[in-house]
Amino acid sequence: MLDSPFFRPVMDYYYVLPEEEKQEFAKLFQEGFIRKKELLIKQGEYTDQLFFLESGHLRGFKNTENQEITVSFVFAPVFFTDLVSLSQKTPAELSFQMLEDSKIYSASFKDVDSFMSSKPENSRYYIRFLENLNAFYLKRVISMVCDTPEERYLKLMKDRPKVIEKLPLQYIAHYLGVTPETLSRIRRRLKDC
Amino acid sequence: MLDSPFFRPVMDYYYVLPEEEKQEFAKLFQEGFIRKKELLIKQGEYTDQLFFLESGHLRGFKNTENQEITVSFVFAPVFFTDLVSLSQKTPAELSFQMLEDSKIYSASFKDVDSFMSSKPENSRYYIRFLENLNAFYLKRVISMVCDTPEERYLKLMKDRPKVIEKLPLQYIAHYLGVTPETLSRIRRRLKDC
DNA sequence: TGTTTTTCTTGACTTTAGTCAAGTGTTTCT
DNA sequence: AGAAACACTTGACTAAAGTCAAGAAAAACA
Repeated sequence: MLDSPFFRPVMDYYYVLPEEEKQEFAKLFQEGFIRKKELLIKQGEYTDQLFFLESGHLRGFKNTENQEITVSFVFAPVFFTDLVSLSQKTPAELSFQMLEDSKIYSASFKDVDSFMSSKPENSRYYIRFLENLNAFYLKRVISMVCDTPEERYLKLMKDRPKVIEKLPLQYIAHYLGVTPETLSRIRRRLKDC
Repeated sequence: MLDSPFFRPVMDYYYVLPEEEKQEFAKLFQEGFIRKKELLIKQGEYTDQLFFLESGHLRGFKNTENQEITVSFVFAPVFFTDLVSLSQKTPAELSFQMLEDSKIYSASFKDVDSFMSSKPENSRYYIRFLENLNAFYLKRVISMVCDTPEERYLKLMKDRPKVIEKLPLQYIAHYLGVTPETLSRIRRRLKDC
């Protein structure tokens, strides 16, 4: 993983570890590839891997009786796993599907956890990462409670323009908590103004 | 804080630290009291404290043009702060208001952070705490996207019965993303069946 | 305890979003 | 290039939730 042009920039995003630690961390990962439409994590199963998505993106969705509802998006380059099922030792609540052929590194989460616990600096890294994630989710909860669908759409455009550019409308609609038809009409209204 | 009958049970909930560490941690806190309706954290300001709420409960709400929208509830005994504003160094997005006269301990978050970084075991404690919080928020996001208001209400009754028992309907309604009138009707429908 | 204030319920009505279905446009794949 | 699959848009209609207002109920307070 040390060869990946994205490893260092992503790694340094939350907190800068000494070079030696970065290398030790990188050694936990194995290179791999995954094809579009494949599931990286399956709803109902258990995860024990941490992934580093180098290219491509994926969606997390929930299977209900009659349809798949997209709840989250993950864009490379980024570290990724189902933290909920890992930390709570419960089956995954969502499936995660690749939306492009992608290069992906994976590591045993157990090894990652040991690494993160082994030194205060490493822990600090993981703590920053978790705090960030937390902030992200809480903001989303607040937006779901306080904003209208149109306001949520505008915020998404502002905060994560890639989502709007690259992903199909139906996925974005569910992510925002509305039907595809409603999002189509929101877009129309915005264009007309 | 070592005298508090709740300190140890809450502390041990996520991960059991050695007695010595627990005591060291407890020493960071100072006892205090706060009255019903007072704000512990104010929207737009910065926080630098970690609280241990020994009794009572509070609500987090957002001020919009014409009303206050309740977004979260916190029940004693529990550790509490505005992690988002602390970790992102941004002004608080929500105000947190006491709903009862309460006993509350507070510590400088800087001290807490040093403590948590000082030993792998301490970090592990904080990490478990954050992972838990994450799971909680993610589940709420999924519920906001996938469930109907009635389903969200039933889940809340199951997962956090105290919220239903102790808090006014208007707060619960906003928490679930509906108006008080709508929640009142949901309750009626459920009673009639 | 009685008064005041706040919260909850209900009805009538409006607005918003969901559903269904048909038709158009776009990708994808061979 | 052409066929098939998929994704998006639009209209007509239905269902759900929001708004407003009035009155009942409950809680707070003096």
